[in-house]
Parts: sequence; structure tokens; C-alpha cells
Amino acid sequence: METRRDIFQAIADPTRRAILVLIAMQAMTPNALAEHFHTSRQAVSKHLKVLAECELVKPELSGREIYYQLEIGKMKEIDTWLEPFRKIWADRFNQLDDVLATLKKQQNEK
Amino acid sequence: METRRDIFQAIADPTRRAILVLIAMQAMTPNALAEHFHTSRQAVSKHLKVLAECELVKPELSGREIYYQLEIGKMKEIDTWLEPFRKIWADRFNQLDDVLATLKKQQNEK
DNA sequence: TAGTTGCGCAACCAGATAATTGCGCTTATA
DNA sequence: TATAAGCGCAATTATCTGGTTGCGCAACTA
Repeated sequence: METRRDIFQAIADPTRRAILVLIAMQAMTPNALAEHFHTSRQAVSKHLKVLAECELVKPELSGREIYYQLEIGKMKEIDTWLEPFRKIWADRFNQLDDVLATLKKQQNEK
Repeated sequence: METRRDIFQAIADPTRRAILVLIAMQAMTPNALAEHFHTSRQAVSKHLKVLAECELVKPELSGREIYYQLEIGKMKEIDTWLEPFRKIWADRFNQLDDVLATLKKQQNEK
């Protein structure tokens, strides 16, 4: 219960990832979201709670309904963590580029 | 036990993320990795097994030692999932850009 | 006002996780 | 050859997780 919430742990669950995708299009209520999955509204509510705790989602009250909307900013944290790795695969790609360039040069010199 | 391995679930664990970062720099053995954490070699081995199962890491045998190296390619799956969201925050940034441009224009027209 | 709808919260449960401990196997070293 | 080092695997355990059910409360509606 008093588990520290972590954004990576939040997106580990497939249902929560799907919720984020749906909400990205348009803010939705728990009931509306639940219709997209094979689970109860309460289960969706729990997922929303987790997402809200790590600020990936924000509730917006409207009468007795609650529209949850995406907080895109927090998603950047994942992107930030990924950054150094992205750098690595970009470098590898450049290395491959060099190899190809060398091969081409050799062929031209034939 | 025969749980389907998922890359998002794999990076949900902080220790596993740390392992990926360490290995990104240089291939390492389970023992060497364990020294960086407050856990046993066996625990690290289990994490490596999870990472290997979703092809984030690849074992390379060398005598009685096993060097685990990063398989950078799989990391792209995370990047791919993130792509549409990145698009969203880029759009918001552009919208902000538009707002700033409009404000500037209005100021110039004064 | 009475009944319905949309929610969140608490209790409970089965299955998954991470970590420890104890092996046994293989490879290096004295 | 005997001993030590590096591993992976299996069994065990405490904890976490996702799901369901049953409330109770606030807000619409007939």
C-alpha cells in the first residue's frame, strides 16, 4: 500500500499502458475506460490511482463524473532514461554507415 | 513461472535498469555486477535471466565466466511505444511556439 | 423525494516477484 | 589431484500485485 510509486512500474502493466494510449486521444471517465477492457470499473479505478500517484494522469471533476486526462510531461522521464541508450544505437548505426561507405569505396576502386 | 516476459515488466525493476546501464558501458559477469548492489550473485543472476529472456542482454561465455552484454536493439521497443507520446509533447511545444509568435507579432504591431 | 448512476475505498484472495539458501557442475589454480 | 572460484538451478519465503465484491457517499433524474 505504502509502496513507493515509480513511473516504470506504472507502465509495466499492459492495461495501464492501454489506458494511457486511450486517454492520450481524449480524457475519459473510469466507466468509459472499463468498457474497453475485460475488467471491472473498480479495477480500472485502481490503475488510474496508480497512474495518478506518479502524475501520469490527472482527474478532472465534472459533476459526478471524473474525466482523467494525460499528463504528458511525466512521460518525458521515460524518454530521459532512454536517451543514453538511444545515443548508443545511433552510434552503432553511424558505425554501420562507415562500414558501408568503406565497402562502396573499395568497390569503386576495383 | 512460465510468465510471459515483457520488456516493460523487465525494466520495471530498479536493479534491472541499473544492470542495463552498467552493461551498456561494458559487458560484465554476474559477480562483478553483484558488487554494485546490495544483493547476492544469485539474485543478480535471476535478474539477468529475466533480461536475457526478453533479449535485452546476451551471455558471452569465456572459460568459467559469463559476460553479459547489452542487446541494444530491443530497447527500441520502448522507444517505439513512446513515439506517439513524444509526438504529442512536440505538438504542444509547437503550439506554445505559435502562441509566442502571435504574442510577438502583436507586440510588433503596437 | 425516491431511485439510479458514477465514484472511491476497504477487505479479501490467488498468483507473481524478488531475495535467500543450498546444491551440483564446470573451469581454473596450487 | 585436491581445492577454490564462477555459475545456474531448485526450493522456500515474505511481500507485492491485480482482480473481485461489498460498501457508502455525492450527484443527477423521474
